[in-house]
Amino acid sequence: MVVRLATWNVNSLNARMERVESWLVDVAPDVVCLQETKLADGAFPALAFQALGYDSVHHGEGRWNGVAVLSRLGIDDVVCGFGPDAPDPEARLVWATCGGVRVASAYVPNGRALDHDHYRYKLDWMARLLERLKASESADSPVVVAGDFNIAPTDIDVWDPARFTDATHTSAAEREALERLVEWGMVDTFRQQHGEAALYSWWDYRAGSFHKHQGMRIDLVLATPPLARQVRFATIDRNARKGQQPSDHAPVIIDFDI
DNA sequence: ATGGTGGCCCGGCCA
Repeated sequence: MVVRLATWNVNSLNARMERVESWLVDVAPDVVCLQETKLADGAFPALAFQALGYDSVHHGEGRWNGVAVLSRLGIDDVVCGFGPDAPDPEARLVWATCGGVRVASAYVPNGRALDHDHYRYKLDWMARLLERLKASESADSPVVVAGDFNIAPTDIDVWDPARFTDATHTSAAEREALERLVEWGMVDTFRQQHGEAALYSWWDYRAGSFHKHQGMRIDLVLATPPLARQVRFATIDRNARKGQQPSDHAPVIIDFDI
């Protein structure tokens, strides 16, 4: 059975709902991780997703952040954030088991600037994600952490690395934090399928960046080896970045033969 | 060029 999993930072689900609904029909994913819904839980359109065949769980706070998992393979064992004993002041992580796969939708803090408190929060947040994986998951089991990592794993993932030296998204400490997830067992499934290709998932709204191919690959689907071995197809859906009122991120789509 | 665009929601923050 092929399981199609996607992650998409929608930059406000209210602003994007029409596009998300038509995208769900076109792409027919089985599991979707959403980030930046910018909704309170009570405003999350669970019934509209149910009408399209998706169970869902949302972890939001209102104006900022907000993450969700949609699934037509069931949703079990929901955990918000790093768990009840380790609260996060912001709604950036939600876990659910979907058809036997442990799935997390993650919205890693942006960092803002290397000398900003938010950058320290970002590094701490990545360390907490690793601790949660170590404490609660096994790399021998099917686990996916998918979302907007706000980290470009290598210079290949940046349109102009020279412009992003000593910057957030590319700094050594951020990349090392990501590398620690890889050392634990996580595989960057898109990169596994695409070698050295310069393909991006986010483009700034400004300056025509999308049309000039000036972007970064910061939206990742990390999977443990039992799943990563089963990847059959991986793409970034650039069509979803085109046209009227797009998000500044495109969905990343991975097909697993499970 | 220290901007630019777009989301929150209406002044300023955030990405």
